[in-house]
Amino acid sequence: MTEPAQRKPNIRDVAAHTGLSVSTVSRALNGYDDVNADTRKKVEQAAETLGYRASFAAATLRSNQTQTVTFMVSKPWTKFVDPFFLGLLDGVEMVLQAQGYDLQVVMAREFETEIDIIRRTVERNRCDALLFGRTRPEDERIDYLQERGFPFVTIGQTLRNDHDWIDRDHRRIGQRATERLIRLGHTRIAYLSTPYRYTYSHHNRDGYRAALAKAGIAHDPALEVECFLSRRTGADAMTQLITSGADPTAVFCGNDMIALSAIEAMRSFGLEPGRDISVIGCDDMPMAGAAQPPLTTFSQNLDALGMRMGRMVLNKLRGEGPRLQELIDAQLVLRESDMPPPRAGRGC
Amino acid sequence: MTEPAQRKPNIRDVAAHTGLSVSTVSRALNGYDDVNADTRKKVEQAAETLGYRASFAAATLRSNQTQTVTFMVSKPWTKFVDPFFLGLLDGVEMVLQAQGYDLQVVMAREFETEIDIIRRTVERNRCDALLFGRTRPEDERIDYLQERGFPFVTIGQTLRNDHDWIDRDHRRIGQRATERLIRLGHTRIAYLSTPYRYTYSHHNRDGYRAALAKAGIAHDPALEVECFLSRRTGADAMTQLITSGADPTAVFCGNDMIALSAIEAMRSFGLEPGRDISVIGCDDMPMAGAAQPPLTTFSQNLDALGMRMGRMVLNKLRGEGPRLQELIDAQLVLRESDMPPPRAGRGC
DNA sequence: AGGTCAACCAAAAACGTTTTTGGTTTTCCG
DNA sequence: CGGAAAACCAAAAACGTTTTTGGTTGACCT
Repeated sequence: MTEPAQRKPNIRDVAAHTGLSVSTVSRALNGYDDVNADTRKKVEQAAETLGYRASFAAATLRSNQTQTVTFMVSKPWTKFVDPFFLGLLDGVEMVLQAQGYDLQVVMAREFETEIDIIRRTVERNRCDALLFGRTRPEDERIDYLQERGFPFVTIGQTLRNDHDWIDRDHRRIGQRATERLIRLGHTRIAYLSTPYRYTYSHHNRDGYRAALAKAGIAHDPALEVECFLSRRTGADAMTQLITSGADPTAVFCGNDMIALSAIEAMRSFGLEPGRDISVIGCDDMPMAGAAQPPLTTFSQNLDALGMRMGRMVLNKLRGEGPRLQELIDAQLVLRESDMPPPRAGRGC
Repeated sequence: MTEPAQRKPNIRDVAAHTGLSVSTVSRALNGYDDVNADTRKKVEQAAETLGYRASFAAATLRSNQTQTVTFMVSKPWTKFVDPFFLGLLDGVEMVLQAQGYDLQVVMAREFETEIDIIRRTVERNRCDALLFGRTRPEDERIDYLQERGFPFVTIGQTLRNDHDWIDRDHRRIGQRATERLIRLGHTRIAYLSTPYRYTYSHHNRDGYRAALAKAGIAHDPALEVECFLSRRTGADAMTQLITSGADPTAVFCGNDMIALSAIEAMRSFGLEPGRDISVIGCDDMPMAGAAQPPLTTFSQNLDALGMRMGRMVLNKLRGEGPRLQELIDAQLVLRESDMPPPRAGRGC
């Protein structure tokens, strides 16, 4: 039962099998145009019957190309299942694979290791381009990649902003949410922000403040609370808001997780979310529509967003195109968590 | 401003920089024991200052090892954000990276391409082992991998079952859910199953039937409905159950998504989930606890599960250990969606 | 018929490691 | 002091591609 080696076939085997040279086989397989159509077909046939597949390592070593782009997800995402990111991946993958690129995902478990992972990935040449989100105003990942001239596209902006990115128009989101609440008659509108270490939190806030200013409503710092990425964070912030006497009648939350968590806190104080305090979220996670009350929030066509991102990175890969920066508008989906403020002081 | 090449340093550079030979540098960096401690330190120092990092492609080509394991996720997962899978990844990654292995994730967008992706990944030698879930009773992926002798661990079993797997004890889950409903006084208990193309759906059902049999309750085929992985599927199944007159007072759902969707359908018929029809789900997704009513369901320590899976694959990687198969028990988390059946015919 | 060009292909170099082979030095023991 | 073993290291082969270089053939034009 000593098997006859069962060696994996290499390019020499298919060369021998076809009677052609190794170089011709390579060119035939890689779609070069200086190879006879019949020859090419013969080669493909042989590769098929032999079960030949080019070694990724060898091809990469020689050509210095991996035909792979890497999407790095950060710990908060992996921990709290952000549908935003998974939907995106789907779209990106669709576009990339149509052009023969592989998409692979790696995870940065700790905040501090994000840069290390990028370093390793880039320096060991494991992909041709990088994708990642959760950008910060000053982002060492971007500094590093730009210095090395390594292709990348981010989801989200930075302070320098001299790179390729795609982003939701968070300023507009913050503004629209706030404007809607104002139109409903609210004046004590709180903002439960996502962590300020991320750029988009600032954009949300800018929009929030701009809407207040435009309506002539004085800005009350006590109504702005920063949340973090724990499960309870929205509840904590809401509790602080309620017990401190900031007395909001409405709250715009940087994401649905915060909103849902805040809603729990309201209930624990005997307040009815929607009726006593209006809530608007952001992201439209699957659970948003099923929540009680169904959450008014901002939705996004994630497939489309991902596909745009995929096209951007492909563009980057085909040599230095112009800088691409896309701001994507979100869609406000109205449900039942926002309404005019309660008439009297909230007797309840 | 013609930069001086800025070539990426290779192993020869660090050899030159240290005055050692290339082979010694390699052995020093790879932790061989026949190299002087001082020499090793000198080499590491040099590598650090030069910014040297071994080329992944070259190392793989020569050693035939990637130090990478690939987790393949299938489309349903990518589409409906299954927290089960993300939690798992976290644990797996933790264990692997401690041993110097990288974890990478690839996505199979279409059901039919799963096997193609595996083929390509294996034949191009892009990883040392594979991880995937959603096993089917007859699973061509497993046939293929076993034939090639390629290391892998699955989440879920198959009919042959002669491979390494880790699995939740779905038979027990089905049985416990049903037994609980029986104890509460239900006799018309429905089972909304996950797709039967997956092995675990059968296990759930077996447990469900076993509990019925043990309690002497006749099995009514009209109470078993198969669901699929669309957003509405639980609602459709529930609708069918209600309108067909199967008349269940309780329902065990293969996962929380189905349960939540079924709950929506109950409401649309004027039935109050929990009170009129008890519901038990499975998975304990984040939204399960926030649902109305909060969903009774089965939970799992995903980190632990992932870590066990990681250890299994590491074991596999260190040569042919014994076959490892682990059945993990779930935890029933009681909330408010299950209670005794309504007294009279459901007047409502 | 001579020359040019295109089409096609072969040979060999190169990519950057790891591993094998074997050689030199040092240590240790009798 | 002789010899064996251990420790350390250098040289070179090998991994499987892609790319470069250059050569041969045949068609086509003048």
